[in-house]
Amino acid sequence: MARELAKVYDPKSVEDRTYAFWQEGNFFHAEIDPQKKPYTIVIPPPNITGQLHMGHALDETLQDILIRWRRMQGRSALWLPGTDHASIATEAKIVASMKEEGLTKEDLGREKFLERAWAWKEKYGGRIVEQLKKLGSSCDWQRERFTLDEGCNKAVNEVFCRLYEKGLIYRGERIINWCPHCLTSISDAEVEYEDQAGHFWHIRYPIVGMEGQYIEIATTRPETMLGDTAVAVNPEDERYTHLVGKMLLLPLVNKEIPLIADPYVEQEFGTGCVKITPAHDPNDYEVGLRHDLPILNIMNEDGTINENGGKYAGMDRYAARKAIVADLEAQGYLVRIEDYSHNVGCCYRCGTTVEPLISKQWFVRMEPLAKPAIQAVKSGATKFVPERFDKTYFHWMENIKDWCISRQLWWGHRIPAWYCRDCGEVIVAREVPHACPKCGSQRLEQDPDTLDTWFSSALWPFSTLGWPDETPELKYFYPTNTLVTGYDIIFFWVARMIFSGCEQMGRTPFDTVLIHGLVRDAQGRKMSKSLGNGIDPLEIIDQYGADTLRFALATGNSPGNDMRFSDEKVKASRNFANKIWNASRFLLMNLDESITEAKLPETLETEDKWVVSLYNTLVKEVTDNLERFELGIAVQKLYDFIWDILCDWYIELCKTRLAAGGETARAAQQVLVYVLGNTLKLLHPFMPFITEEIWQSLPHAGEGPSIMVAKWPVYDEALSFTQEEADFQKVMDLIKAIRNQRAEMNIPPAKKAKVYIETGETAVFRAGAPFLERLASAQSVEVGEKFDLPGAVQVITPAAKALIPMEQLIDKEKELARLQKEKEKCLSDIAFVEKKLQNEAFVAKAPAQVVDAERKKIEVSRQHLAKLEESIAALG
RNA sequence: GGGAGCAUAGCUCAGCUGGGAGAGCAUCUGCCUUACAAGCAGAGGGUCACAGGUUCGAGCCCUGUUGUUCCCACCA
Repeated sequence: MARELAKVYDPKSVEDRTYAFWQEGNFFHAEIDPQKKPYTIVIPPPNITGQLHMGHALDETLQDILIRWRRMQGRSALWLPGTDHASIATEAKIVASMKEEGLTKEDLGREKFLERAWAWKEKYGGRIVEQLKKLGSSCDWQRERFTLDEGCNKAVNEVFCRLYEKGLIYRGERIINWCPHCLTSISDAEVEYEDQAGHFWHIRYPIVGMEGQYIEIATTRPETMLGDTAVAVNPEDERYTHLVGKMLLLPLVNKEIPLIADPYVEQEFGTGCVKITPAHDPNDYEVGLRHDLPILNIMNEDGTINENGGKYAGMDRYAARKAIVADLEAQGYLVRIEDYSHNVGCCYRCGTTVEPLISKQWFVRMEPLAKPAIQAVKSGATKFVPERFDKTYFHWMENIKDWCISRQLWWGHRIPAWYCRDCGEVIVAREVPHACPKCGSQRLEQDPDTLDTWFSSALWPFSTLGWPDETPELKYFYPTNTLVTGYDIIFFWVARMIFSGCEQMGRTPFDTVLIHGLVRDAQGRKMSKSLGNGIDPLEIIDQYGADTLRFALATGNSPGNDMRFSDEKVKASRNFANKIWNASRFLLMNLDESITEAKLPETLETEDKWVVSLYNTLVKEVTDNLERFELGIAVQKLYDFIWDILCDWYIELCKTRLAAGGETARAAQQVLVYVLGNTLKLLHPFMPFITEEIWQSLPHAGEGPSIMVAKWPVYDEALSFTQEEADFQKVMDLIKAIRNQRAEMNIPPAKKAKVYIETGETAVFRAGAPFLERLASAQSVEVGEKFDLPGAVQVITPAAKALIPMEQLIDKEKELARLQKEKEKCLSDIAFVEKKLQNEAFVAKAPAQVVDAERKKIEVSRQHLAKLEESIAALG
């Protein structure tokens, strides 16, 4: 039964114990229960390389709030956890760790490398999972998955084969984005554009057979001229039409290339002449196809110039650029250099400038897949919250290009394709083939590449439930309900899950996508390692507790918007936790042991009706806002109710009754148990640990073993008392009466002291008489000296030097000016409302209550005015 | 070039379907009072970016302007 709470809430002693209690109770596990409605969230799987950062903390907090709430509502609420193998990121980490030993991937070989990778995963992959638990995440750990586990691999192979069989996956030579650092192709979505200051080099290409005549081109990447196979002008451009068809001499290379006409060239831009390098620019590639130009690759995979680059072969692309510019200048081909700022594509993983390259890769044909995925959102089967993100989604989906899915990496799902060494046949199969179906050869070789890590993430909502097998889980929990994620991965992940779900399952994978923003620092900057402004959520948990962190993240959070995270916010949250703790302590200190359940007394006093009514409204507000995914508003309502209504007013009112004893005291206790207990339930999804800890100490007979599985309160019409029954004004008068009593107790005024600090700032210590007497008698304060104050200890900082009394601080004139100003405001208010009431249209058309309210306001203002005038007279 | 967000108190932000603006922090005043000084009681502080429009009434709806942030596309 009820036990006393510790004097101070100590999250450290509570959290781990409580989490263990929940796990032992198996409360996180979602059963397949036909009697219950399922509610499913799949976690955005964090990378195994990752450490929990604020972005995760926000994401997980929002999901846990939703899942805990739905669970309490009686749904079979599954939050399915897991991690992502993160092919590029993980492979890069392992390569880096090998580098320290002087090893390369090739030294080790594929098999040994993968052994290492798995060992690494075993060692570090669980780290982030443990960190998730620290947050209080109520994931169903029995169903934890990994994107590279056996089941997911089966799903990946199945999808690959199905898409291939439908002609939606093909292999071909295309221009793709190549990262010379990661040494792999990457998809369009993985390229980030960045404005960089660069140059525009104007170069002359001599016209063959026209001595002394040139075509002037301009380029930002002069080294690519080694791969030029034409120069293009616009067919309408009268400056050049007569020259189209002539041959030009490519400087340095001394090769003849044609001058062609193509509408892609814009006359107004640059010189109106474009060098065409089909192997190293996507647009040039298109031009090359139209004009049947040769494709000359001049670059190696590591970004150095290859053998086609003549004397520049072997040089890094930037070294070659320098050398080429120098040579052009020396030979008189360089006309001028312009400063030019342009967008450069960079690898989203390592930031290296990507090179467009011609390469043979696997692609997913997107257009047929995009159509149903667009329809899924158009029809409302999947809704974005907030809605505006569907525009972003449509725009991307409607302009989507084929998805390059092969990666030249080892860590990942290996492409289930084999090549026959004898006849060249391509075999795509679910199982390892033994012989070539065409020629019977057994000399088969599997494609060395792996799949884009997002290929497996795209299947996450159903691969984790057992697909392609028809498991009971899949039947019961799919489609999932809510996906919670940041707007930064709508393209990478959300869009791909939607089209994968539509294609493979015939149903969109979730009905709602709740989008949240980024967590920024107090100045609004992105948290990043390089800036060093990241706040570690684990440190916050360690210092203040997970509830504080969760509350800070939920408060003020609105869907789709970025939020700032600051120390002040954390402190405000911590104070709130403390407030709840102390209110509960107060109740327990005054609680009759015979009260064992949270039940309202038979008869309610006016103030009881008042607080119960407001509590009842709170139930509705919190529930409604959760349903609308306005978690920030829901939590704000809870904060306001607990602090302002329950603590500041209702508990204050109870003090008199509790002192009086008897029936009225007992009734107050029952109301407090009922309202506090149920409010804790409403708060539980947001602050799970402290609510559990307190709830366990409160009477809660018949409500189950944990607040986690207690019933979510519902709005009760019977608790909605009328204005008269729960007279607000009367309650306020009661509070005032209590305060007036205190004023008559004649407490002596406290003294004030001002402490000067060396920096020139001043700090005023405000406290009751005992502390200040102590200070006043001291000539100076010892550095580090501690002053014991009831309930707290204050330390004089090293900077504090001397004290002066502050009696003379009250400024009569200042006060008078303030009163005058207030009086003026009051007068203008009265004038304003009077004018309004003279407006016939207003009186006639506005609702009667509004007009009445205006009349009352005038009365109140007049009373206030009278008081002000009194005060002014007294001072002056 | 296309799209979206934001602009409200000194700071950070709420403000749901239009009824004369709220919170936290900061500032000022008083205070150890049956939980909580990590607190209590109060106070000051806002032409709700600007200009029009709709309406009896606009922070909210419409049009335009300015500033700012982000996303997408990309002209070599």
